[in-house]
Amino acid sequence: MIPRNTLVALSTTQDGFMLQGTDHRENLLLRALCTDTRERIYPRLKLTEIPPDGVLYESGDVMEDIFFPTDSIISMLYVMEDGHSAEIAMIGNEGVVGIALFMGGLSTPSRAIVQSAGHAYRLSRKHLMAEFNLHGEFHHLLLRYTQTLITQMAQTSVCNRHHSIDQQLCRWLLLSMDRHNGDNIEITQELISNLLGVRRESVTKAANKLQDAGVIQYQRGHITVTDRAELERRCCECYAVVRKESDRLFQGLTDPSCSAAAQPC
Amino acid sequence: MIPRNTLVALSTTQDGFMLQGTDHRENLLLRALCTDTRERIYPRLKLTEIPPDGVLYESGDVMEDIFFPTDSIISMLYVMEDGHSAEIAMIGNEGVVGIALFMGGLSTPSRAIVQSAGHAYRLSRKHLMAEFNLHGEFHHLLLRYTQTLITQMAQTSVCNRHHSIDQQLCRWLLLSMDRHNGDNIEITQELISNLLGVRRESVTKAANKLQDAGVIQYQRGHITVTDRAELERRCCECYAVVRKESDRLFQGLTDPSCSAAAQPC
DNA sequence: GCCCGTCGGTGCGCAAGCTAACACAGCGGC
DNA sequence: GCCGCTGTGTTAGCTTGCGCACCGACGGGC
Repeated sequence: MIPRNTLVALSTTQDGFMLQGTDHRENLLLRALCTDTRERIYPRLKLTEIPPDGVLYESGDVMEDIFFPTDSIISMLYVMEDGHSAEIAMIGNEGVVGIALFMGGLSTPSRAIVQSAGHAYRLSRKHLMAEFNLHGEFHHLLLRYTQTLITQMAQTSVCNRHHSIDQQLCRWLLLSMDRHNGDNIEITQELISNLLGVRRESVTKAANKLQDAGVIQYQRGHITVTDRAELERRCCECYAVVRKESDRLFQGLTDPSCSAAAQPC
Repeated sequence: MIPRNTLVALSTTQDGFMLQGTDHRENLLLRALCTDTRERIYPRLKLTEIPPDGVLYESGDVMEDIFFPTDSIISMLYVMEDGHSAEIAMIGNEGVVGIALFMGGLSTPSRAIVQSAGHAYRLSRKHLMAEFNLHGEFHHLLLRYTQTLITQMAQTSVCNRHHSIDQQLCRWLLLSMDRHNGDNIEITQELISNLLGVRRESVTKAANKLQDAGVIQYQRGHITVTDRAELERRCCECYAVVRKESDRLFQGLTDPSCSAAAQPC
């Protein structure tokens, strides 16, 4: 059950400055841009701190900025009238939060919450649309990512329908690990239960099985994956489908130096 | 359980000809276009018969055409390795089948099957992209619709997680009715069960309840909704969320004569 | 060093939905 | 008018996951 929440004031730590080199400070979509696009966009990005338990967008909000996570992870969450909730999609440094902006709707019925604190590059609607409407590689890249996101959402739906909580937890951990560096995840079982849309006790039970099997270790909000291979083995096919689509996106981007572009640059 | 299926050869009945006036032969997205766009696109549309039990795209297929249903209804379906399945989205004359084409992925992991036979306008990838890349109202319209579709998918996911089969059947019937003319739906409980991803017997049970309550009547593949208001009352909130997003799209389109366009025409 | 809030563990009863097996009824074809 | 196929109805037993209630245990703040 999700309580009423507070919109967190996000603090912008640095303007127009892109940390380079350190992997956990990079967003893969931004990295895929080629030089001239990059030179236009980077000065407009604001590196923003994403605090724990924050909310980027509330359901129905007209969005003013789009976020490119670096070392943070955002969950799109739908909260029902009775307080029950379910995660729609998970977005880390492979993606972007706020697709409704360039898709033209400006808002969505879901909420964007912080699953894992960190940082994100923020781009205002104005600057986003200016670049998007050039219909170059940025445009192409965002649409292509959106399709990847659609696949993730569809697969989550299927998983909700057919798979056990044990399997879903494995899928969730794998998705989350892909978006983290290292094998450590800082999250409570309570939050996981809200994201999976199940009881907290069910998560406890599933997590216990994994711990007993030596797949993970956890302690008061810290999870360490110790046997990723086994995690994949216990998982349903849903993770692989999503992963494959995501890989397909980024493979397409790295082929020559700049094949992301609909039009070469 | 979904059997291996056959790709149906779709017969094109008429080329470059758009039936006008008769509502059930119209696609709402196409209708929303303004004159000059219309004049470019209409000659390239091929009115195609959509046969019962057909398959428009198989999972992973590279799509060659995009479909604008008129009086047909298409279901996007994910079929798991073990044969179980779940509907991802339902598309009628309010939408378009094959968004992966303009989103840049060219294929999806899901299958597009015929839920209700009828007709659709077909547009080849080449012609689609030619118009899409003009970045005018067609471009805007397709992206805006895609967001509506995303909402539907997200809500299906939530519904899968939290709502009873009784409620889901109501949601499904309402979505289907919105895409039909009149209150008659031609579909077997078997197919509904594949779409909802539940047992056929569960659909029988839920349908019986509705029939006993005087909400629907059905007989060997024919369903008639006799009390839509009651159907809405029994439904979960999911239908309303999806409907609202869809209405929001079309309200935005009908405001002046041509506000669909990102750039006026 | 205590307190209290947060986080995790456990047990019980219950309902929904699944597997499996089978019965029957409408309807078209011959 | 019979046959067989397709579509629907019914039953029995089982599993998963839910609601609820409560306990325990860690850990930071004072």
